Amino acid sequence: MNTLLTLIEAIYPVSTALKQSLVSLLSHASLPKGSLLLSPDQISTKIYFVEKGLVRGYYLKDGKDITTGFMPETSFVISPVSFYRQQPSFEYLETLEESPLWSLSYQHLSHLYSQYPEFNYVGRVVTEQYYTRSELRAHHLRMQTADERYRAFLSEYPTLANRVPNKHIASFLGLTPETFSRIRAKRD
Amino acid sequence: MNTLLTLIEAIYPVSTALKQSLVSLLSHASLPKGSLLLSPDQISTKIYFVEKGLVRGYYLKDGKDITTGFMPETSFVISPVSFYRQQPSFEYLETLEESPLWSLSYQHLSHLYSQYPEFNYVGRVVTEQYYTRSELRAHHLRMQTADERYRAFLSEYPTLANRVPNKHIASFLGLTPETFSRIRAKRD
DNA sequence: ATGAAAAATTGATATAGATCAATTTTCATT
DNA sequence: AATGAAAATTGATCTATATCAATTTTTCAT
Repeated sequence: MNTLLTLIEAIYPVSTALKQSLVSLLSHASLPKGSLLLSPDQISTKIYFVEKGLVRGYYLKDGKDITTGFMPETSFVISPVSFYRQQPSFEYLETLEESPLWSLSYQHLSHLYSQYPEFNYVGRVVTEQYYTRSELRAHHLRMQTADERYRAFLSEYPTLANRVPNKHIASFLGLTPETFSRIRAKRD
Repeated sequence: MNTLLTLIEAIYPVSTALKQSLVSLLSHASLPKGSLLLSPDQISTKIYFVEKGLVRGYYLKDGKDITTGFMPETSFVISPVSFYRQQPSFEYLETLEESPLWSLSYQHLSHLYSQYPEFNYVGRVVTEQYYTRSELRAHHLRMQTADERYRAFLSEYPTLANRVPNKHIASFLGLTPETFSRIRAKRD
């Protein structure tokens, strides 16, 4: 909770009333490894903040599991298309580790945005940050070779390589496990 | 100008003071076809609103021109990574048609966000919309075949196929002009 | 500690789309 | 309208990565 409030205050010094309101609307739960936060065809109704642990987004394509992203501690977690448009999701969100999470419903978040205009300052900045990362990643997927993407992954997420099965990293980088294995064999 | 204000008011009924301030800070210019709004290594300092016309984003990779996006009339235009992080751009922004544009500097926009907290409501919602589109597009690039992406492009941008050289559509869909030509030959 | 299941590796082959090269078509400018 | 340049098409290869299959290694629950 404190990390979350600190993160918010670092963006904009919000009022005490807003903080109290936010705290009263937040729920906390520690989910065991392998819990599903969202499944395809469901409408995403909650935004999460990962206090500790790790969440993965993925979808199934012809039965194959393709990772769309990793959200480690101190990240926000949503499935953007489903959450922002309130439409059925195409992806899963699951915990890869036991994860203490804070959650806030779409309705409560909307309420805070309407009630406290300054909260939109925070929401805008956070959205800009996640949007920017998403764009950068899309650019790298197009611009870089498989090997460069792997190096970039290692430097962006230094701790993840040991926490996550290689097959998830492979699909995140747009590769099959076989190709990923061969790339790593060339350099380690 | 009116389309822009209408678009804003449809998201949030902003104060007259904010509207006046915004109008006084906006610049208008009609740029001829082929004008560059941004080039690599420049820091993007302006957000644009396309009143009429068409803007294209692209970057060069090994001398090849890869289209990152099309921004037709009533779109906002930025290069997200460069604008939000105020760091050198990796891409170009150019007009593909004679385009009357409204522009607002990064400083002026920041000022409006600080001065008028409710303006962040608008900024947040617009950012969410563009983020969502970007995510959806990245998903389609991974999930769909070349042919499906082409069909999706045609239905998302019904007018663009006739306004834009095929080679730009090809690179936007992640294809070479040759492959794009062959895909089209199979169905037209 | 042990065995079963999952993950990773390694090798052989297949393939979508890229690349290279040569025309043909379209377009813009005088 | 003419003409030179850019764009699009078409054909012949090439290649990075996928796919398929078999084996080894790791992980995890009992």
